[in-house]
Amino acid sequence: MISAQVALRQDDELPTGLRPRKKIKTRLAIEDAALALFDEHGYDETTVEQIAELAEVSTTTFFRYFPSKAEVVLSHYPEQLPALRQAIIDRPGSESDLTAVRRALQSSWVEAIDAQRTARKARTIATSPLLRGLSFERGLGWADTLKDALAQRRGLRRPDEQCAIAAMAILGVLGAAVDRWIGAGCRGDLGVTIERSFDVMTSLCGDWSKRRRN
Amino acid sequence: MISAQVALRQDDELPTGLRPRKKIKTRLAIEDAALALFDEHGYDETTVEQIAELAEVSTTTFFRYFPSKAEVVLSHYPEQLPALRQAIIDRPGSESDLTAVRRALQSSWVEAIDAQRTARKARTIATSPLLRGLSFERGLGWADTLKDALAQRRGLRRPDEQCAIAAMAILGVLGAAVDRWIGAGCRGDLGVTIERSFDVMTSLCGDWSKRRRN
DNA sequence: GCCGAAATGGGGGTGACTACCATTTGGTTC
DNA sequence: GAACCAAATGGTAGTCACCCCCATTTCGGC
Repeated sequence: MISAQVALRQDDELPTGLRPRKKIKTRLAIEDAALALFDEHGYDETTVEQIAELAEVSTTTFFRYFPSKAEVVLSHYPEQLPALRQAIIDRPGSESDLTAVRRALQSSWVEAIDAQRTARKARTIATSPLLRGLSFERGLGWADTLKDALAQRRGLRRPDEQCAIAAMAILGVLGAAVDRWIGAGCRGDLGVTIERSFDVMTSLCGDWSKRRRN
Repeated sequence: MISAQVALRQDDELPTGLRPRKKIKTRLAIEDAALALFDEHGYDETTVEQIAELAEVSTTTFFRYFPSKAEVVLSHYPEQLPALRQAIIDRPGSESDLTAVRRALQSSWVEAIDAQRTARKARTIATSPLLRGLSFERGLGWADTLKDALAQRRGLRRPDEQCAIAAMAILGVLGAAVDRWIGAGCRGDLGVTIERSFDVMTSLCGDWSKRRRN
């Protein structure tokens, strides 16, 4: 089990000024330096000082760009949650929760993934319990979003128990898919893996929905 | 969303010697001191030094009992995972995964919970992203156990994709239940809340199992 | 070229956690 | 009860993540 953390591509429109461009360059320099060192020596064994040195900045500056060492691995600047949320709400009410989330994911999220960077980060995350934990904690934000989106789709004012459970279960399915993809070295199409995962869940539901006596 | 961390009762058969009894007392003193301070001042604002002082030990000793400050909140000495695992495997093959886990939980786990302590810890965990993350990470250990148990129940040598997805989904359902219980102040019977959660999931499955066109 | 704002670096400080060593204390053996 | 061993404890010093403040450089508009 790894985590559901994923890095997005940043098709940055180069800003006009010199200064903001330099900032982006610095940020990337720090991130690259850090990921390289994490890969080579491990996360815990790498100090911020080493990262800063390799990136040719001071440790002070490092912390100006990233609030913590962990954040280098966990942060993915563009926040895509709002878009996903809207995509879910926009799915027709005739679809089940499972289907709606599935389609919303396909349309608004999967295509934006930077497999390269995700793979490097995933490798690092997998080595540290702390990172695994924080990464997963970030996923909990998704649970809330999911829950709210499902509620809104159903026209509820506030999410009820069913929405909460559905959200957690779906997140589990999604997490399993991403874990699988990451476990396979981020090769192949994540979209396909997710589709498969949802398929499996759908068939499992056929089984689970039967109430049995014993 | 909080987490699925739960504290077990420790009906310790008092050991014979003076030393081991003293150790248990010390450990509890540290834990009580820590939880009290966390409640009063918050987790981040409480230093190990303060905890140690209140518990009347040195910080050195503190770290001899708990590998980290976080562990005071997260550790629950008796490891009940193996028992749960066996209980799942022992459920008759005629039951669905969902039912099997549900029954296994009821029979082997729920009754052992110390609601008092769980509530205090849960309150603390909820306030800190770090703790939430670590707590959730701990839950991932459950996912693995669950996955393996499901696989074994089906007579598989190694867990397949379906087991992994089922495990994550079920864990989600369980997590939602525990969250709900904790959210309600750990009042009432956790067993009942879990039952309800599984009921909801069962009915959701009826919906999700229909493949729809759009 | 000038000036305000942003970006950087350095120093000093706190807190979690570790390694090492010296001291005390509970349990055992005679 | 004295001697002895092992476990438990406390203290010191050190590392590292991270924060706060201040001085300096650098960029961009004028």
